[in-house]
Parts: sequence; structure tokens; C-alpha cells
Amino acid sequence: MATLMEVARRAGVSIASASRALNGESASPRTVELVTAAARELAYVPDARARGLKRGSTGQLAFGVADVGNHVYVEMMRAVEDAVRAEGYRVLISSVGSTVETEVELLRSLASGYVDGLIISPLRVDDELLAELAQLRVPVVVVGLLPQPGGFDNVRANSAAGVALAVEHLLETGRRRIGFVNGPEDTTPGRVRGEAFGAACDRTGVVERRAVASDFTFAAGLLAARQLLGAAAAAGEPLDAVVAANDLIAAGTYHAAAEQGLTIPSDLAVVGMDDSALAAQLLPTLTSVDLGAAVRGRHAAELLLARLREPGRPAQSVVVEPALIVRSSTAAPDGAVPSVAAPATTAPATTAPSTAGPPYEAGDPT
Amino acid sequence: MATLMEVARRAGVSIASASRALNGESASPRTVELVTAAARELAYVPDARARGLKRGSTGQLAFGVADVGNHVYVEMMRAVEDAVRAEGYRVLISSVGSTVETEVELLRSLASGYVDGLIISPLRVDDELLAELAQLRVPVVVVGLLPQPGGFDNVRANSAAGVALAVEHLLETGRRRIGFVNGPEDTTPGRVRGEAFGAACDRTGVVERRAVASDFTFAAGLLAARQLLGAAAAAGEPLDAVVAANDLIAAGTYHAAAEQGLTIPSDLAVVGMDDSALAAQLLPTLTSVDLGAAVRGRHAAELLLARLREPGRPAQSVVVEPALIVRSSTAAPDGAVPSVAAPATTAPATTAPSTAGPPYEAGDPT
DNA sequence: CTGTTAGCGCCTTCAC
DNA sequence: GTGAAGGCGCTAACAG
Repeated sequence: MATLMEVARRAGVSIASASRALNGESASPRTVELVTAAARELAYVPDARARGLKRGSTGQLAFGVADVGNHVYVEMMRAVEDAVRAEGYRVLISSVGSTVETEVELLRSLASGYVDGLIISPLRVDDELLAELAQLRVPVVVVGLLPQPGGFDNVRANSAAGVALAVEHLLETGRRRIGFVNGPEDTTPGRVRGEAFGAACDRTGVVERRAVASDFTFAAGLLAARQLLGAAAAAGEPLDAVVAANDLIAAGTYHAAAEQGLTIPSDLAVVGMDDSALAAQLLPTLTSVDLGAAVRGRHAAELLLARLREPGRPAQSVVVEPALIVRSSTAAPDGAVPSVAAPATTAPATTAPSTAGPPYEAGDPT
Repeated sequence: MATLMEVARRAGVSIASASRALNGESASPRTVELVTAAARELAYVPDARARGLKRGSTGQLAFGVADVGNHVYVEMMRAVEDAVRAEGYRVLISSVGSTVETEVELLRSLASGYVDGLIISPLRVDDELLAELAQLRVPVVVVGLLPQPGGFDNVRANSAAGVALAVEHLLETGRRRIGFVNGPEDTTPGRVRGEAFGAACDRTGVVERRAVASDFTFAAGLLAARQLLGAAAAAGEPLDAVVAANDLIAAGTYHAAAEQGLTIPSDLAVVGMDDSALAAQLLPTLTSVDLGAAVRGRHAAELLLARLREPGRPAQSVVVEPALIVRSSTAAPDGAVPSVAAPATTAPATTAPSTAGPPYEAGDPT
């Protein structure tokens, strides 16, 4: 409401002195006192646009996520916030629609002066989007697999390794008829996880059975799991385990299993992915692959801060390795709890997700 | 990157003509063509700060939520987005910390030019915060109970009525020993819900038993529920029902019940509040009180838009009434499914949340 | 230590 | 229909 000019006039000093006094630049104690008093009386709040226009920076960063309803992004977001707070940045969250147009629109608008940098985690990354990102006037860090290496600071999970962990764990606990409920395979994570499951089946001799949900959501997961379990049962070969492409789909699988009278884990083992808060909230608690959401968020924030400090530095890529968090949903079928199983309410990973250094070396990460 | 001046120079016209051409003001077809071509080649994106500085508006709104991890806010947020999109506004989400200082800090910064209006849903609303809000240069809509009526556009749920609905439903399904797991009672919702439970007990003759979680979260709910159930069992009067102050606490109650060997709903009925996505994801599905999160979000958006159009209008208040969504967690204890119970996976309310017109009339709403 | 001045990039009267 | 000029609110040089 009040402008700096009004504050200056009220304090009886020049506008420049007022600015200096408020920003801690050299000014006499008396001036500082006068100006701060005037500012308080007028409830002066500096106009961020004008300041940004002059200084060229805003102190704000934005985090664009595909689905604010997915707890994975919440964890990432918290990690990003923690990491940038120390440097004095604030984080705005923005839900980028699932369509590319609205996404581009949004990125442009954010990057046109409201924020100093962007972290985005889209479900679908194509060349059009990347071309757009390259035009932005602020640096961008992409969380997720890029169609081609280089060009952007990038953080990603190794979800292919995660799928392999899940399958191996199920085999070790004695399951053999393992199905996979994937998310949409035209998304980056869906494609990678689907391929990884196929590869794991080939490698281990498991017969490949899968269903594809129309979305990475509970409702879509329920439908797909119902179909997968039903088809297997109808064929006289009921599954004894399901790997779900994320925890929400795993929750849908719980419901599909209940509908068919299957008890988890004795009749059916379930493994989720993401190790979101939901995994510990379900009953029985869900064994899940931790894809290191928080770690990815932290890395993304650090890459962005580094680029803000040094705009010319080469683009860098970080891969976060998965860890299996064993809970009750994969306990041994005979009812005996295997020694590796963690207590029901214990979440922390035993093997913390680690990062690989050199860009693009880990095999087929998301 | 590129400025309007550069575009103008490249097009061979004045900066004013370039501005007009790009904004659809009167300009010759030839000029328009020249300018748009130049803009495209230079990948020109107008600087939002400069434009905002000049025009006085940004086309952005912000939604400040207490906990981005709580699905209730996600639903509100989606409703807000849907409602303002039509008017051409974009919504930024910002997690306001639970402390008042960081909250004030954040609101100030947002309101200092980055957004045209604010919707906030804080867990604790005190006079200090309200005084701060009144100083902001942009309009604010508060979602939640205000310490005193008037002064702000305001939307709130009637969570007291919601608690009453829950208790009545439990009594109707034959439960008598009903406990309450509240959230922190120094928060607005915690206080109101706690008082409402006390009132419901007085009214119905139920013996009041309660525990207070340190937060509206799963982990805190588990601890409090464990204590509540344990104490009642130790006293030789095991509970047959629990009302939880929100769905996350209800989920914690599920786990506490499982630890004590109680089966839901036959040994213990559970009712949650908020009817968040989690309610349908739990097994058995959770009966929950829909406090109309989406409806509240829509109302908040409409109030804000109205004030943006007409800044001088009187502050208005909207109360959204609750509706009970019956699922499996309160099925009759003898195993028979009462006729009022909805199918396990059906979420929609039969009685849609409605809104009360006149400000501050409904009894003790949150 | 202080005041004057020149823009940051854009829009918008105002003359032409 | 077009160009020149002023100013949105602020900061950072520059003189004094």
C-alpha cells in the first residue's frame, strides 16, 4: 500500500536513504530509527515486483509437480524446501497439468519473472517440452528420465533396479506366480518399470503376467488389479504375488485381493513402489521400494542452487538408487515372519539410497 | 531473455507499436505480422514483474495450506484451481509452516506483488495473524474458524455438527462405549471438535473417554489411540467404538486396534473425519464425516474472485455443513450389514454438503 | 553519511 | 496507425 517514497517523506529523508536504512546499508543510526518508525507506522511492505525488476532476482523458486495428490511429491517438496531455506529461498508449488500445453503455459508464466529457478517433475517428458525449457530465462532442474542425456540438470530414480529388487524379494520369500500392475506405459516411469519387469521375468524364468492401470492412482489400480487377479484365477493359475508400480496401485490391489477372498500376505504378497506414507498406513503394512523421493528432492535443490550460483557450469545428472523396505505384506506365506521383516510401524531404510556420480552410467534409470 | 525493445528493433517499429501488436491493440496487420515474427524468433516472453508493476495485477493467486501432506488440502486446492481457472487466474500453493512467524513472513512476501489474492487455511488463527492479514495489500479469504466474526471473507466447516453425526451414527449401530481421539486442542479444529464431543456425550449419556494426539497425523494418532484403547481395556471396559478427529488419526487407530487383537468393525467401530481419499483406501473402508473440503475450496475461490472484482464489498462468511459417509468400518457388530451402509468402494455423499447463508449463525462451526 | 539521478521492462496517455 | 515520453516502485551508481 504505502510506497518507499511515502516512508521517506514521513521520515523526512530522501528516498535513497530510506532504501538504505531498510536494507541495512550505511546509514546513520538516527536515519535508521526515523525510517523504520515511519515504515512501521505506514505498515510498509516493499513491492516485490519493483525490487525484482531492479535486482534481477526474486528469492523464490518453484516446484512443478505432476500430481499434488501423490504423497511422493510431498516428500520431494519438503526436501526441496529444507535444502533451499538455508540459502534464503522460498518455494512455491505448482501443479502442472498432465497435458503438455498447460504445462508449457505455466512454466513460461512462472519463469517470466516470478521465480529465479524451477524444479519440475513431469510424468511425460518429450522434446517439445525440453525445447520449451531451454528457452526459459531461468534455470530448470528436471526430476525424471530425459529422452536424451545432457542439456539439463537432472535427477532420477533407478526404478528399473527397484522393480528388480521387488521381484527378487518375492522369489526369495517363496513366491513364483508374480504379476505386475503397471501405470500407463506412455509415461516415462510406466515405460521403464514395465520394461524392467519384463527383463526381470526373462532373467528369472517367471511367467510374465501384467495389467496396465490408466493412471497412477488408487481407483485405476483397483480396476487393473481386479482384472489381473481375476484372469489368473480364471485360468486356474492364481497369482501368489503382485508388484505394483506405485503405492496407490498397491492399495488398489489390496482391495481387489479382498474382493476375491485373498488374504495378504498368506494368499497373496504385494510389493509397492515409492515407499510413501501410505505404505506404513495400510494394513498389513506394505513392503515397498523406496525410490528415494526425499533424496531426489534434495539433489534437485542442490543442483538448482549450484546453477544459480554459477550459471555457466555444465549440466549434471544424478541417479538415486532404490532400497527395499520390507514390511508385512510380503511375510512368508506359511505365516512365519522371516527374519528380515521390519516391525510393522518402522519405516527407515536399512540401506539408505545412494547416488551415482558420473552422468548416465547406471542402467536404465527413471 | 529478450526484451520488448529488442523485439521492436528487430521488427523495425517502435517499442509502443510492438507492445500494441502483441497485446491485440490497434495496429496495422503488417506491424502485427512483423512484430509477432520477431517475437517468435527471439523467443520473447514478457517480463511478468514489469507488466505487473505497470498494470497492478499478476493473474496469480496463492493458496496457503497448513500441511501439504494432508489430502484434505489437496481436494480444496483442486476445487480452488477449477473455480479460478475460468477467470484466467493461476494458483500457486504454498505450505505455511505451523508457526505464526514463518506464516506471516510468507504471507507478506506473497502479498507484496507476486499474487493478486490469497486463500489461507491455517491450523491456528490468532489476532496477531489477523492483524497481519489486514495489513496485506491484497485481499485474503480465510478458511477456518475466526476468533471473532467479520472483517474477513471466511469459509468454514461445521465440524461440531460433524462430530455429532459421528456419535449418533455409532449409537444407532449399537455402540455404547465410544472414545474420541482428538488432534491438538490448542488448534482451532482440535478445540472445536473436542468441545463437540464433550457436548455429544453430555447429551446422549455416553461416558466421555478421550485421548489427544500431538498432531493431526498418522503417527501421532497411532500413539494416542494405543493409549486410549489400552487404558480402557486395562480398566476392564474396552471401547466398542472410536471417533477420530481426522482420517489420518483414524488410520492410526486401525493399527492400534490390530495391535490389541481387535477386529474392525466387529470388535471396534471407527469413524474418521474429512472423508479424504484415504478413507476409501483403508481396509475395511472407513466411515468418515465429509466436511466438504472441495465445497469449501470452491466457496473460498468464489469469495476471492468476487472481492477482486468489487474490492469494497462487505466481508462475507460461508458455513459448509457436514455429511456422514457410511462405509465398512461401522458395520453392525454382529456382522450383519445395516441397510444404510454404502458399498465398500462407493465414496459419493448421499446428502451433499450444503451451505448456510447468513454469517455466523450455525452453532459452533470450525 | 546523504541526496540526486538513472534506469530495470513494460504499458499508456499524448501528439502527430 | 504510429512514435515519443512518462512513470509503476525500487536499488545502485554517482556526486556532494
